Amino acid sequence: MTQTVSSSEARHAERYSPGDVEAKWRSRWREQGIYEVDLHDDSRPKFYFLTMYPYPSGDLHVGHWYAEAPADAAARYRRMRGYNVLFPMGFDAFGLPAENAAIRAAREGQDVHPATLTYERIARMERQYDQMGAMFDWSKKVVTCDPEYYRWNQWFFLKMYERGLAYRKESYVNWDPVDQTVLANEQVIDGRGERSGALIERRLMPQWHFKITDYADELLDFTGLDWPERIRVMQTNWIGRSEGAEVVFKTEHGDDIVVFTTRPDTLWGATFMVLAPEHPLVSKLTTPDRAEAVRAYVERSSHMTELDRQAEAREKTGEFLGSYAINPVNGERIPVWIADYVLMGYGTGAIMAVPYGDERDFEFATAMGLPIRPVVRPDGATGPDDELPGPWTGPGTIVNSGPLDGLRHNGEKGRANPAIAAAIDHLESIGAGREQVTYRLRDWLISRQRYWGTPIPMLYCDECGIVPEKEENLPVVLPADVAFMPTGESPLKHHPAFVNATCPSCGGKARRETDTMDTFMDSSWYWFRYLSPHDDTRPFDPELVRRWTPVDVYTGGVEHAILHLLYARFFTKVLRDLGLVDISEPFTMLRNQGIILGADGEKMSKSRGNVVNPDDLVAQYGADTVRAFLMFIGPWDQGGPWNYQGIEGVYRFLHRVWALVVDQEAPAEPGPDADPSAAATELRRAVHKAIKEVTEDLEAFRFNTAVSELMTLANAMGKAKPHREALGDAWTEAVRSLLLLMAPFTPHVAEELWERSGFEGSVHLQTWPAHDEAALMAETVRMAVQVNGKVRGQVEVPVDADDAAVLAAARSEPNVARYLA
RNA sequence: GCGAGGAUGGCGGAACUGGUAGACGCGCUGGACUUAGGAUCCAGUGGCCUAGCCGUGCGGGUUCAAGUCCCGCUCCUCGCACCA
Repeated sequence: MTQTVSSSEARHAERYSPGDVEAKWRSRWREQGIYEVDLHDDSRPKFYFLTMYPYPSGDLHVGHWYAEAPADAAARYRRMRGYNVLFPMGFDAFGLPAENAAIRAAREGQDVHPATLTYERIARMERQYDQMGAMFDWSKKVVTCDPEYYRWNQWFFLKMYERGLAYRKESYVNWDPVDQTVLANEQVIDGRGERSGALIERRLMPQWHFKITDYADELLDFTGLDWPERIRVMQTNWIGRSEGAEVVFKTEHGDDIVVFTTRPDTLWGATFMVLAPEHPLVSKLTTPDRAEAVRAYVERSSHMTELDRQAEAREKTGEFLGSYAINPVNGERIPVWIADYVLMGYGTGAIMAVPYGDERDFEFATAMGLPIRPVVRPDGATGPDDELPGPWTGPGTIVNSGPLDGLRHNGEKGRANPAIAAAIDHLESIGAGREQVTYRLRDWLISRQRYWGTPIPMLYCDECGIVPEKEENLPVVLPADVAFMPTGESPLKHHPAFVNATCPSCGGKARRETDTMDTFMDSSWYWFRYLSPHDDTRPFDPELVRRWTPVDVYTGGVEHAILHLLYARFFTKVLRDLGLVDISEPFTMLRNQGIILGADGEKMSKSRGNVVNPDDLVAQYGADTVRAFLMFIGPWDQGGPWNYQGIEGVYRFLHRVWALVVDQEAPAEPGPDADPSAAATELRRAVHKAIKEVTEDLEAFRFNTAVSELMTLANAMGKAKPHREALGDAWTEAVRSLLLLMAPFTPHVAEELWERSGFEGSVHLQTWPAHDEAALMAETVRMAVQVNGKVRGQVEVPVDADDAAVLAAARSEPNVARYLA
């Protein structure tokens, strides 16, 4: 790494010195409170610019800068456009890392409390954020581990419980053996815990859930939202809506097996049934001679992790239960099997197997020697109906299917498909099924067996059962004095004073729920709280919510595509149905930044030693350079590897601008052929082109090209500078425009140069410049030049040039001249 | 396997509705100023058998004109993945 230029700065007192400039303006802005937003000011239109609040990990890393500096530039731009901009910041302060740190410390005999640790880290990060020069309005700060915040989590929980949207249910859940807690489906990636990376186990436990599935259809609707396509696709896939039918198969034991299928038209090809190993009917339907084999299979699959199951994908295993079910459409007696390729968590946990029409069923039938019956004739297929090869999942004509024979399966889903529509009608007429829609989405499991989260405000009373805490008793405060040991149970469970409580209903003895809420609960409504962060009578001020929400622009990482962004949408709809807000979607526009990688192209991590520390960079180059460089490095949504050398270019650019504006030395003598009026026109053109381009780039979140436009303008001004005396107002106008355009990107140096140039007020409170189309367009026009019918070059001529002038210009173009000769 | 996005100089990347590549920056080369320069400034910088030709992953096509449109491939990245 190079060292600072302090030695040369000493000689040239007027050189750009970011350290001095930035410290000076940060303290002045703070004194003036220029970033404090008056939420009641309705003299200007509002603009709510939100960027995802961070987890207080302790130190700001370059990824935070990459996420937030461009967002700050975009927010500053909106403010200069005349909006009253709210750009708040807070901390997602509950969560496992702090608790795990406390546990580690406890093992070493030290006493570190997650709260102490978290508040220390928040203070440190706030100081680091200050360095960035962002226009965050810290007076609206939200810290989710404050009881004044999480009491409202509890309050919402009670409201949702009243409405049946929060419920307790025993089911198979994802158990993370490292973090010692259950996780939501959304937090399990490839069979591993999203945070810990541990292989997830399945456990049957009673847990609290939110009924997000009630909103599945509404969550599929993105109408009116300006969100990236890929996020919408990811959410749509996650919700996984399937249209089809529910079909009831009677068994010889009197129990019905209910299945879901998207292909009821292939019902006549169902030659066996398969239940998930966990299916409740398995033991009832197992005959004594099959009991041992079935028990062994169930046992084996219960020990398998999700990953094991995936590793064995395609290799079909299973056992025959010994009993049979009746196919309702043809009365056929078909065997019932269990196999782990059928998942308890989807549909009804049971399927009708149509080996001809489904690749998985086909593999299973082949492996087990079960019959395969063709039911769809592909277009152009030859040979008798009974000898069609299969599997065939595409369009064709229905065969071997009684009343459906001859109908068309056109490849469409649901009733849009004539064969499926007919099959559903037939099922309904014989009373064996009905149309049905199934979702992949499961209810949101919110219980966590951990300490550092919001206590779930429920109690268990021997007399009354499950009882909600009374509203007036909120918040249920997290006790400070607990032992931090990973026991697989919440540490709260071992805190008698917390557990033992009185029943809010009968006044008798009751036990408090000791699980805490998923921290995604905290982030599901925090943007409402920024509007009235300290209101202790209600979660938010409805008047301000009406005025300020939805959020106009939300920025953050793609990693939250499903988790946070889906929950936030769900929660907003719940709040709407509770009558607390009147919007259905929280974030009108969403933009994602990419991930900034280490110089080696790998994800930054301490173990790889490729972590870039923003504090060091700021010390060396100043915050303005770091900000502008992160924006310049490439398309924001793309991220990319860190390049140490590139930052020098941005640093030089700021030095050049400084010299351009501050340097009072007599400009170099203009050359003898200098034409001041042409220079002024040229400069004016450069200024207005820059205004136009930077404006468009900021609207479109193209920060990289915006910064390059600033450089281009500075270069043009460098060329014009020798004529400065002659340029007069044009020069002053250029300086003024350049500083206005730079203000969102490099706020400190823009402010300093604004002051040094003698312009009034703060550059950040000025109106964004508008470009003059005439200055851009009227001067010249590009024309293609054809010679003998072939285009041979391009010339740039004044728009009012006559034919002779155009011809002369064409002749002077070297390439064209060659062809004319 | 399915879905989405991408492939442009030594590098990061520009290029609006097809308009005659490589903006901007890094790096590199030369020069100026210097005791020195890894500081600063100026100039140059796609390639080549340099009257000119060839160049945007590969192969075709449409067009006066293709990085941009069409057809067929290869590779990369990111999602999803036994979802019935």
